[in-house]
Amino acid sequence: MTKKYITTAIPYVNGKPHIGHAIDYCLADVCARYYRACGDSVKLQVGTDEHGNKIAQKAKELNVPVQEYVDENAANFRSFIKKLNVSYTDFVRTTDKKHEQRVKEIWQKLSGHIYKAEYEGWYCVGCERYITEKECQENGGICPDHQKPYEKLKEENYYYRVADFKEQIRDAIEEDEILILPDFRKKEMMRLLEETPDVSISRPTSQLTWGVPVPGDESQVMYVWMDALANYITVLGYPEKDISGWWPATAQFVGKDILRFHAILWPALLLGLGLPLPKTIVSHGMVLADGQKMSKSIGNVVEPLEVIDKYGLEAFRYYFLRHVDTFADADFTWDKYDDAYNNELANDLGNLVQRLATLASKNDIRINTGTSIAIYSEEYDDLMREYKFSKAFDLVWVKIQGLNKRIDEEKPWNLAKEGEIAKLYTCMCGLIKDLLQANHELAPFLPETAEKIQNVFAGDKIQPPKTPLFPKH
RNA sequence: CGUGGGGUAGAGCAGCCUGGUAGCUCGUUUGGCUCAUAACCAAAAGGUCGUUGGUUCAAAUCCAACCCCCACAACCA
Repeated sequence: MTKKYITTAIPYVNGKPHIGHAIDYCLADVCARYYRACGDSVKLQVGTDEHGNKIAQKAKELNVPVQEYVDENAANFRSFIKKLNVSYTDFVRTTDKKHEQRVKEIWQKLSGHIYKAEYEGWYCVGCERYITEKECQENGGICPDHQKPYEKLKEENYYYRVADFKEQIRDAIEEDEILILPDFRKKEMMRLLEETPDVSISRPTSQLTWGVPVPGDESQVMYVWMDALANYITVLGYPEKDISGWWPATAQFVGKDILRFHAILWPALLLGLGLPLPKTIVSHGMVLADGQKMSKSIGNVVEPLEVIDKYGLEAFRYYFLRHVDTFADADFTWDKYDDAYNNELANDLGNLVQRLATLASKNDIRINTGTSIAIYSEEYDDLMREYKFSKAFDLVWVKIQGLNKRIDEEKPWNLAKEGEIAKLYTCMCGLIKDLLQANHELAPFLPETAEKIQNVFAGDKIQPPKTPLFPKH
């Protein structure tokens, strides 16, 4: 039995869960379920990122204490994750006292690579943030949101000297010691590594207070990445516990927009701590709404809960795990979602279960379920281990569609009419066993459906489900 | 000259690395079947593979230039 540690990106809880979070969770969950089915012991981390100005501001607007605000949002995310049927084992919050304590210790361990420096740049009082030189020029030195001129401000920050580890990280990525998927993202990271500016990891308390204080300097608070990235190991109990049983992570799932922090800064932090590097970082794409990026200003945001409500969770997982390519961006439209549900879940799979179960029931066919052990096809295993989940899912579907074709070719109803009992039995058992085989491969993606199918055919007497698996709408 | 991805039938995509009669799913049309959720199976129609030029007996596939779309560019997956 091998141990596998799988992680998800922890969302910033200043808003509602969206489709992107769901993708991250679902991919990690498929991975976890797959490895568990292979007999591995799996830890799956999820969590929430709860510090920072935006959250503090939001709480202020709502006139509630910050802690109360983040408690509520963290709970919100937790119930979302549960709704997605994500088989997580650990939930970490960056406001956990233990996490905060551990991050401080981590900071101290890294002190040899941390230095203090002055930052100078254009600052907008209204936005309460620094903007780039380029943005300043484009706006003619005046903030378009606040109609105020930018001010030149200076502040002191702590920086992490990423450059100390540049060579090591480059080699690790190059040699796939950290396997970055997909390959074109690896290339992108290699390019990006050529310029590795040191990363600002703190803010003065004059600007930010809702965060973990920097040990030994009350005037500074840790900035997002140090705090957030550390969650992957603080949740395991680092530094006071020996985490070598679980760390390095088998796979870390992240959105492509935060890949750079996971592929460069995060390894730099780990190397600074003398910890091994994660084995794989899987960067998934974004979900577009009708070809456009979802955004609040365009108003085309698709609410995941709304999608789940339409046909249930299994349909949601189906669409986003199969029709959204694991690595590339993909599109969501309600029309496509309806088509996928009706043509594929209802017609292909639901109907297949219905017709096979009815045939078995009418002819009193039973099957010895002991013969249906979860053995994955080599092709499926390969795809799953390369994290090509949507491709693996396609493969499962080819099997399901193939079964519909075989039923038509073998015509078991004719065998029944002609009284060919032995042939009928062989035929039906073959079909059912192959369905259960495909069902095992389906299980990491659609766990509830797979269980239902197993129950339909595994009982003493095979009966079609009282209500179809995926009723048509 | 920021970085990366993409432009192939009405739609969504595969093929490109390792050149050799252009493939899949949905949709459309027609036929078949009846175990099944009017589901299933089969067949047909539909493409000058972004543009131009080059290499080659042969290019969607290799090379060059150009056009167009998208994402990322120190915190909104």
